[in-house]
Amino acid sequence: MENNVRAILDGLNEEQSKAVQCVEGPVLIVAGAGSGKTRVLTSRVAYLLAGGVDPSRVLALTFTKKAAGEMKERIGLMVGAYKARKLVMGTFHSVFIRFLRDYSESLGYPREFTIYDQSDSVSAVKAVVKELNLDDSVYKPRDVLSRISNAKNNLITVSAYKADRNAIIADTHSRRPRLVDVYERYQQRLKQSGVMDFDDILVNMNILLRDNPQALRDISSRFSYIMVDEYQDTNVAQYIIIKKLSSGHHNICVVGDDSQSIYAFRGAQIQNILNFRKDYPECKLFRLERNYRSTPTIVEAANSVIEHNAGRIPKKCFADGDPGEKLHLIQAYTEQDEAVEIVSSIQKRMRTDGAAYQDFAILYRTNAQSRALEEQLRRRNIPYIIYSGNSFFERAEVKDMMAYFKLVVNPLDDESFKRVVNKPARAIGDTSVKALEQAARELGTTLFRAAFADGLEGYGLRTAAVQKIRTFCAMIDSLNQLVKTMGAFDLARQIADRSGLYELYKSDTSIEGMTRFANVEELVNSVAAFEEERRDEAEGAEDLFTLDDFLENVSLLSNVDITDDEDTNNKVALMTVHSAKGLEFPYVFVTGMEENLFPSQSMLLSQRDIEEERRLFYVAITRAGKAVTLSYAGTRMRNGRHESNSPSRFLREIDSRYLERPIEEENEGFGGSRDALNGFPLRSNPSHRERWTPPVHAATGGHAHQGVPAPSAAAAHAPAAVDPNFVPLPMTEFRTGQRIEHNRFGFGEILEITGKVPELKARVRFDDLGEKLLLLKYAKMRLAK
DNA sequence: AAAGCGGTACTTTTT
DNA sequence: GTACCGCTTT
Repeated sequence: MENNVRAILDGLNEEQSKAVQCVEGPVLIVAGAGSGKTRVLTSRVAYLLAGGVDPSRVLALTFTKKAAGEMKERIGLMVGAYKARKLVMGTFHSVFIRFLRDYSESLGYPREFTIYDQSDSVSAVKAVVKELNLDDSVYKPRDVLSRISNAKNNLITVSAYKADRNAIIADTHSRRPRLVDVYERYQQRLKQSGVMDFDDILVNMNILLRDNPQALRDISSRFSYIMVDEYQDTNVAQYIIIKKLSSGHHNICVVGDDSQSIYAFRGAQIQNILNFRKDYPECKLFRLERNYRSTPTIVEAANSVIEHNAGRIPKKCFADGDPGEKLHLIQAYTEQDEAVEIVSSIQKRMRTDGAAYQDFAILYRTNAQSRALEEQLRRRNIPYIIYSGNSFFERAEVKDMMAYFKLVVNPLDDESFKRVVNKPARAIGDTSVKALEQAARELGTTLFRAAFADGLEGYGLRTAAVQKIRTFCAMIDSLNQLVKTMGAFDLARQIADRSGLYELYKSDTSIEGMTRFANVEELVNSVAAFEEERRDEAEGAEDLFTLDDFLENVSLLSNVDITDDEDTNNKVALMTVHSAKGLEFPYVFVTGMEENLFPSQSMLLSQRDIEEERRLFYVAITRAGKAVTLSYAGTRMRNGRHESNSPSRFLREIDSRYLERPIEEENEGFGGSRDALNGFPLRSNPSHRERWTPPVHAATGGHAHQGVPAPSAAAAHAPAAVDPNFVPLPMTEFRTGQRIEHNRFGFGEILEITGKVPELKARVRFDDLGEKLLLLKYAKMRLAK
């Protein structure tokens, strides 16, 4: 035992070690970026267990599955997988769902309630807005949902909302006085469908703990120690749950960094961490200030930025060793130039430092900024991966299959019902669905139930249509009978088969169709993988892992969870700063350092918002281990317009001692003689210039050379002569057998050229996408080098 | 039911 | 610039 403990504490610094051993009473661990937070958390759990605590009495809450999984694994290595598995460790949502299932009936939900994801919720709001005859250009479903979500995060139920004068006044001011009605009806519909949205999980958990004293006792008495990761990102609903669950013993340990609170727009309350000491005056505070990730220069630069924020928990992060490189700065004319310079910088770094692709991350404030970067990375054949919203689970075909899964598990789910009732085509058209919806509304029930009501003809449904709908429902119902008796994978296959979806996608032999089919297959295979994984965990216990388990698991996954190691292997990572939180890379580029972009335009309004943007910038810088490069462009295309913005105020907030060179103070917008400013010429990449210089024969005619932007800033504004009959020269240069590179489709080989100028077409076999017929007039492609 | 249009809107998004 | 939605067209 003594040995165990020594092994656990071995290698921890003094503060870490103290935090690990302080297990009784409230504890606040303020963990700076790269300070070994995960190590402390895992060691602390291991320490608890080494002290004889039953692992099932430890509750540890995180925000992502990935974080929970990593911690569990590391604890497993320390104390053995058997013990680690008994820990109640997971995301807020996944842990609370399990509690809610046990008490679902007392809350008015079926035990098999399912979860609506964001897009389900938006569709449901959209349906309600329509139902209430409101204008969806005023009651924009996304905005309305975000208001509802905001209310829920603050535990404002429909009745509380109605009583909330401020909320009602705010809605009236934004000319949406009936927002509360949408909220009410939306809530009714979800409940009727046996569905919770993400926020409901937290709201209902609160309702349960408030209204059901037995549940409160049962649940809170199961745990003696509670730990919460990323505490700065908790919202009001989470805060109260945590408080209630720990009220019996006060063994509550929260870990976080107020400087990294960046989710206020989703209801996160930085006050939660700032006020922890007021909530628990007897609390012990530990500051993890030693940074093991970054160079002293990076740490100091980050400090100098965050010091501009008021209202922080005092702490002074530091790092030892070689100070390291100063922060680099790229000043570019346009976002294309910015991208070019970043890419060359990556290539240079790979040569000089022997770095690999996966050592680099390119961060930006908004997803739209990835485009120019992608183009340059492709052009130079640099492998990259974008962490973004368009994930596997957002593809239409995957959503279709998922909707079938959801509907089979919960036939009352109206959104899933509508999505798949006529997919594949069953001659149940819009008119029939509309009529069924009308019937359901008047009967106060769901589509599935309404389908079996008498007198549907009265709603304008023909007997034949009713028949078809019922046949569909009967199929869903018979599959539903299998949910509890059949393994997830077998049932998934049956659903794919009997729904006709498999056949639908299989029969499409176009390139896109084949991709879609592959995605559907992949989803079904992932059910198999899930079952296997669960079986491994159960270590031979003959449990049945069913489709509802799978759904619950998958509906609570995030992008980061989905991206697997193979995808990230040896690739440059592109992502928003938000997505980068919690990650680290040796070399980090923070792009688009311009006013109105970073900080974002809409965040310039209030002090509170600007501080959140500053924390975001802090997060960006502190991702880096060895070097940070900041970049901005004098002009960039935004929303179809060229925009010029001055360099970000955040650049000036960095203590100049840590900057490679000063920031240009002035900016007259694009077009001025920038080179003369402060004597700091804009860097321009020579190879880039060369590349873009138009060939002489094209330039002499006074014609624009297709696809070739003018070489310099001055020329970029010179209007090009427009001749509708002019055929750009490069087009005619293509020959059969040539290797080409297309902007969107990547590399390929020309198999055949057909048609006459200017309607020349090329049949191209792309390496990744197979054959496509391209009209040369429009195709953005060039010869591959 | 797909394709073709015109109008619109466009921060971030751990669950 | 473009992606997406909803409407009209074939």
